[in-house]
Amino acid sequence: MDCGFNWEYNSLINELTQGMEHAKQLRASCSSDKIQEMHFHMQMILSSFENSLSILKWTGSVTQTPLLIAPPVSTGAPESSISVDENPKIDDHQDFRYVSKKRKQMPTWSEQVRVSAENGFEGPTDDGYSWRKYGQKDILGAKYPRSYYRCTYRAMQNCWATKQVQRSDDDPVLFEITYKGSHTCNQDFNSAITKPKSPEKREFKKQANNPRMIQSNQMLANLQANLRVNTNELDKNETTCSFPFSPTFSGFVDENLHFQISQVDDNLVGGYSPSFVSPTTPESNYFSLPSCQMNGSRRIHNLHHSESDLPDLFSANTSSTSSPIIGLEFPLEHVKFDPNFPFDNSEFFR
DNA sequence: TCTATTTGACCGTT
DNA sequence: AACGGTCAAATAGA
Repeated sequence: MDCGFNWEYNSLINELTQGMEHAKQLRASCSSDKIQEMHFHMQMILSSFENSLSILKWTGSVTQTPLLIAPPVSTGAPESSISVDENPKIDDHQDFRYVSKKRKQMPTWSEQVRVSAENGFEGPTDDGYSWRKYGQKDILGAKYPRSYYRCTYRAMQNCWATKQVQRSDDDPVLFEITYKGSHTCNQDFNSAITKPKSPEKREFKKQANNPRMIQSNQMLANLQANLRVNTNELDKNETTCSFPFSPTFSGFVDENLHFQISQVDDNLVGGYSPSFVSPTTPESNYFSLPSCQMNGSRRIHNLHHSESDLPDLFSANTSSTSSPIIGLEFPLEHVKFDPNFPFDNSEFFR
């Protein structure tokens, strides 16, 4: 499992590294008239500091163990499957691997995904990861059954990420996806073994270096500078939420905008961050999503706008390695974090 | 033949 | 006991 002090430590390092990178770029921008670019880098620096401080606060609040002392590496397996002594000795508690019989909470967060008509309303099938369905259950009071998925590479890479997909009763094109556990697998590694990079992805690389795309990024930066996320509700929950990152996303959301996830790129920028929308590379329109962390690496999605009022801005559209265009519309204002995320690690890390 | 999905049974939690 | 989550054998599809 990537959860643990190693994970926090890596996240912190990556946040600070990103902040430093943006500071450097800001310094470079100061010598020019790139006001928008300067503003963008300032935003990113502030975000990195906020996230870093949140990590430190959170880590310090849940444990008295010094941050830089890493625990024994956990397997990531859900510990509820492990039975232990009914009355563990004190030493067992001091061991990070101690497991109580109570079911442990995995880091959990959920998204609501609206499926576009062009998908035939078949449901959200691809979020950039490879999932295997292992169950379906009729849920009391729910009109539609709940589907259970786990990472395809559970056995191969001991990745214990799972997700549940529940269709909304009221809105059949709306799916609530609950993710449990973060991916510890390297799916790019697997896809590199099993299948060659798709032509669409290669094409995307070319487009990313296209001056037209660079210009689009300027528009993106401008857009970001003028949009904000309403975090009022998140702030209210802060007393009970041990979420390690600042709820003030570094990204932007316009409640009227819907984006489509269409791409997961091979380029992984170091550092997980749930910062919702975070352009990470100047030469392409990449974003990170909170549901897509990968073992210390940032999972990058390319989003493109589903409407036509922002032409060209998100047009670098390709397929993922496993499917053509995913075609899921994410009403971003509906994305939420479970207040239990990332969970009480004083329990989980035992 | 291999891989993914389906589905009834089983198990843990409440 | 009811419910939700997972397992694993059977089945389907490539």
